[in-house]
Amino acid sequence: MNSLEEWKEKLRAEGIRCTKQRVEILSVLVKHGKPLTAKEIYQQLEASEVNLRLSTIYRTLNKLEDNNLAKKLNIGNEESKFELIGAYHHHHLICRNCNQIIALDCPLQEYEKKLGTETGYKIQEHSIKFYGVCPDCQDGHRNI
Amino acid sequence: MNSLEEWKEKLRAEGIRCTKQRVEILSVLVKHGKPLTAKEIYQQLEASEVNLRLSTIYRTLNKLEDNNLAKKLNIGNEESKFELIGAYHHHHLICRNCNQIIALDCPLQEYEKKLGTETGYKIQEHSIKFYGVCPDCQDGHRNI
DNA sequence: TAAACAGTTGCAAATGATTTGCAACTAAAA
DNA sequence: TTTTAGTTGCAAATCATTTGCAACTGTTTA
Repeated sequence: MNSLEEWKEKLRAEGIRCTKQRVEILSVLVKHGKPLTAKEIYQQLEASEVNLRLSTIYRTLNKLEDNNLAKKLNIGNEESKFELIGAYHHHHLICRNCNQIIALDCPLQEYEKKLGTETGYKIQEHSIKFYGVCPDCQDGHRNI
Repeated sequence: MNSLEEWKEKLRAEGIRCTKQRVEILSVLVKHGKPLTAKEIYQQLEASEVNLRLSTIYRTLNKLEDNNLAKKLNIGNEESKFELIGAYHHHHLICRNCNQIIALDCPLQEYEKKLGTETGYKIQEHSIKFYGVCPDCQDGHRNI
């Protein structure tokens, strides 16, 4: 499930053309199964026979985001990472040393409802990020 | 409490010089009591007799952040907002239409401890952001 | 299956927030 | 007041991301 084929279907369902470039970009995201920066995707594709520009990657990611197929994560201040929007709503635990990212179940479903009621806001979305140092990095595998 | 004078004390305590420019920047942040972008601070100070550059504002904000006196919020993709770190740990509810920001008490203190134990991460920090449309904007005061 | 069209890409240049180098200042210590 | 390390002004540099436009290419339609 959530194979490349399924993502292609999703594009078609949204009326987004399945170009070579887009399929390549999707395949990198599917293969890695974690948030990546545009540049990381670019580097992954440099070896491939499909040549594409960074601007194409940005355009694709933005289009996926516009159609709710991908999500941009604003982590710290460096480049944004993008991830495909899969089946389940989740959050992130990020290692500040090695940038590893762990997905977390959402602990705030109920809270969000309550908050909407209390504030009168029409809440559309939320994100939670935990930052810290992962066990590997604590072990001094790298300097912190 | 948390007056400008107190912030000046905090600077001195950290060994950060109280220059005219820094005091002006602090006073804008204190006065508004909410996260502001560097540019917003700049605009607030254009009228003042102390002339300063945007680069000075960024340098000041970065220094405050380095000393844990201010915090940079990465909201969406536009410019970052900065807020002084006050007494209490809180989170944000942001209106996507008018950018109003409401502070929220933290609902995840316990969860964070548990998460640290379960994952082995040394968790340093977390942030929660809710996005939606505030009551005013829902009322059609502005087009959404 | 080929023509037609709208959506895409390449490319290079533009943008816009943020940072930086360096010489001229200035707060704080002596 | 002198001294000095830390700051600021200013202009230029960075760096991620976006954009204009002409040349392509999926998708649809005949």
